Amino acid sequence: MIEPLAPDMFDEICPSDLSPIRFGDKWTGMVVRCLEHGPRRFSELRVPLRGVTAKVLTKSLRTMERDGLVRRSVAGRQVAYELTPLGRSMVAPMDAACAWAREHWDELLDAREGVLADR
Amino acid sequence: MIEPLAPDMFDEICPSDLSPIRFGDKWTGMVVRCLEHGPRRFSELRVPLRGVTAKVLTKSLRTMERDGLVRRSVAGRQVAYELTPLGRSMVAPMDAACAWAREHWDELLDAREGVLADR
DNA sequence: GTACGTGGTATCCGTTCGGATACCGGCTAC
DNA sequence: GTAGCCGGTATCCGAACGGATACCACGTAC
Repeated sequence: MIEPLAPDMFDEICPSDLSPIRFGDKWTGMVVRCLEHGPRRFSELRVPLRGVTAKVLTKSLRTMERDGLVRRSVAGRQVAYELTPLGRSMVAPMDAACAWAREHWDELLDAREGVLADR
Repeated sequence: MIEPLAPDMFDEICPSDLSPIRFGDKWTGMVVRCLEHGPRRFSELRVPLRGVTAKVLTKSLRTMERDGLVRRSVAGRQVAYELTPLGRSMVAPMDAACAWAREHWDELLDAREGVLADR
C-alpha cells in the first residue's frame, strides 16, 4: 500500500506490492503521499521515490495532471507540483485501502506463501 | 468503478474506466461484484462480463485464487467460484472507491474533457 | 452418432508499462 | 570558461497485458 506500512514506505522491498488495490499507475499513489503535505519540486519527488527514472516520473506526473490530480506550476525556473482538490480527495480512499491492507496483511502474505511453498 | 454507476455496470461504455482506482487486473473488480451475492459458475461469470474471453477470465480467476480472493470448487463437472472471506472483505474498500468516484464524477469528466477539447 | 454446452488450453498478436541509457538547454557557482 | 544542477526529452528494450482465434476432452440431448 501507499501509506507507511514498513518503516520506509518507499523501501524497495516495501510489501505494498502485495495489495491488489492500485491508484493510477505504479507511482501515482506514492506521489500523492509525497504531495500530501505541500508542494514539491521535481527533484524533491525523485528522492523518496528511489529508482524512478526522470522519464517515468514525468510521464506519471503528466498523466496525473491530465486527470486533474496535480497542478504543475513554473515559478522562475523552479517547477513545483501540488495536489489539486481532486487529488487531495483521493487521500481518503487511499487511507481506506491502506487500512484494509494492514488489516488483512497476514492473509495476503499467507496466500502468496502458499503458492511459494507449492514450488 | 465497479459498483453500478451506469444502468448497466458492465456496459461497454461504462465510464468506470475514468476512475484511477483499480482492484487487481482489468476484470477483478467486476468478478468480485459478480460473486458478491453468492457463488457463480464459469459460464455464469462470462455473461455479465461481456467481451471477456475465456483465456483472460481464466487468468484473472487463477490470479485471484492465488491471491486468496476466490475459491474454485469442482462439483461433478460443475466448476464454481466463490469469494473467500478475504475476497469478501474487499467489498468495503471497493464501495469506498465507488463512492469517491461517484462523488467526484464531474471533476474526473471535466479533466478529461479539457484534454479532449485541446485536440 | 452427432450436435451442443461446459470449462477450459495453446498460439499468436499488437499495445502498454516500466526501466536503462544517452542526451539536452538554461542557468549558476566557481 | 567550465563544471554542475535542474527538469526534462529521445531512443531502445524486455516483460506483461489483454484480446482473437483455434482447438480440446468430456458429458448430455436428441
